[in-house]
Amino acid sequence: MAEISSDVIRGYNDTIILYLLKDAPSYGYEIQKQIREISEEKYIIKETTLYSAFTRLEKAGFVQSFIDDSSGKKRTYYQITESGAMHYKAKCEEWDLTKDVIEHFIEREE
Amino acid sequence: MAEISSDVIRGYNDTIILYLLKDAPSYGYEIQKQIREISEEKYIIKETTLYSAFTRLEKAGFVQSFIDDSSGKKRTYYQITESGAMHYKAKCEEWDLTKDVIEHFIEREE
DNA sequence: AGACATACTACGACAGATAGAGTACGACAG
DNA sequence: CTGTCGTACTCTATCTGTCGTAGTATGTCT
Repeated sequence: MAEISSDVIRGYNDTIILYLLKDAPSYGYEIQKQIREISEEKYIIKETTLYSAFTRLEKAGFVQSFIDDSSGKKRTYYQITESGAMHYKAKCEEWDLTKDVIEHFIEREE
Repeated sequence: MAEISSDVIRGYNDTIILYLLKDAPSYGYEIQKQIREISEEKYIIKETTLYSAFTRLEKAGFVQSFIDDSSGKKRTYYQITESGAMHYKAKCEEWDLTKDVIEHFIEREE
């Protein structure tokens, strides 16, 4: 990966979700809460964005879903796959590259 | 600006262009070259992306265009406006916020 | 019983990015 | 004086992630 495309800085929701599934399966509502908490309320992901990301990630084979209602509430859990984990790592490296590039064009107050 | 939307990490081409117009007017081909050089070949902006960005920026009042052919070649130059400069500053601040949020979800090898 | 939180789904629209093709002109080599 | 290369764009159509709006259904708490 020697260069980034302009579009790469768009799809980091997928990366965020994969990060949150890294250690254990989870589901929509929970993920949404975690994003809000971890970002200290700075980022609140829209429901539609989140669920459409799940669909995309599953189609791509990066997560697998299963239904569990042992908690009383019926939920669709998502579990990261091997290829999802690899994709996450690749996106992290891409992020570092992207960030470095953009930083060249950003100025800050002294 | 207390929180970012998911979409904010998408439109940084506009910011990059405004940065390059900050000190002097310039035109498409030149801007493209500068982006490639400054990013050390890591980012090569597509022509269509660039020119559609110019259109958008002009519509928004962030740049003004004028034609100059005193060099022999006819070129459309773009000049940043006051409001363009303000927009650039705002995007820089937004970037810092966005970057900080995303960094929470990125892991690196030790 | 009603309000509120949880846990989604469906549909349509938007905007930035991109592919692909085409136009036009100047410079320069053979 | 001809063809190629670099410069400097324009036009059109398509893709994709995000987002607005709405609706459904169940569990919990008062």
